[in-house]
Amino acid sequence: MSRQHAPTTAAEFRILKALWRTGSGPVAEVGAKYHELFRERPAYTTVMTLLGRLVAKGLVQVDKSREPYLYSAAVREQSVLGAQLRQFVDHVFDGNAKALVLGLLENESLSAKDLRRIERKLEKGGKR
Amino acid sequence: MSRQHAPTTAAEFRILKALWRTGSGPVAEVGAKYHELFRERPAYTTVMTLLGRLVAKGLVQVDKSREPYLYSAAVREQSVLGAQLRQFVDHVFDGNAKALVLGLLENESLSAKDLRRIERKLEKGGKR
DNA sequence: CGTCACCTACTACAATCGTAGTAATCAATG
DNA sequence: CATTGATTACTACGATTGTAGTAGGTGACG
Repeated sequence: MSRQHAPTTAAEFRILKALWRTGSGPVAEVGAKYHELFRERPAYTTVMTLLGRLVAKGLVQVDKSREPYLYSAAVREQSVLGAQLRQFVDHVFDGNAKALVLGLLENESLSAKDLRRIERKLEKGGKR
Repeated sequence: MSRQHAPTTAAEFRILKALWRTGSGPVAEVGAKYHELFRERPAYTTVMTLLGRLVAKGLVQVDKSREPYLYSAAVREQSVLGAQLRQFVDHVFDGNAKALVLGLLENESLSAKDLRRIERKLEKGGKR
């Protein structure tokens, strides 16, 4: 199933997000999307550096057949989010996902209504 | 409500966990609990350094009235977990807690049965 | 009382991170 | 063609992180 991803730092992760939203594009475009998403303008070269590090980790692909190079994500968002999630549950909640959900409710990040909506969705699409 | 906590690094967070489990104790005891929890023996001085950094951030208290000093958490576990959770939801799932829960289900970190159990709990204690 | 064990304070140090500058190249433009 | 603007490659650099060593004090023990 989902590959083992190298861990990403916070800054790298934001770049990845911009890239997922972009689909595929040159540095400048990723930078623009980054700005749109995070209301912040990292220098062109900063975006390059981060993209480079992500390429080194295998999370981003670059097409050098023509200039400017085209960057695109090499991993699906689903997959990376899943990995981060798993990590988080393990390290912060000792693997106890129920406690995590309770935490969300307490936080009011999640409402009882949301829970019910999820349940309903499960019933319908209930495979596996 | 819950205070704004300084962010903790991974290593600091593990120490905090050991401290929560310990309740209160000298460096050696925290180290022992750490070993019990994480199957790893950081050097005595490493534990000290981390405790020191946590004290600097206000997350840990130290009673210096007698030796050896007694360390104890200055923040409740609930509170820190809540903060970490909020951060995570925001930065990784763009604040969309429902998506996070779906992710847990996909991961099989959480089962439909778990969800139902949570629902039931909510109904009973169902305030606010 | 000299020595040992334990404890704390201070210092170290390589790796990683976040952020970016500079040099070199290439292509278009006046 | 010389200049300028875009683009990539290489380098930098202070801050933070993870991990730990060393020095110095203090009490217990032989």
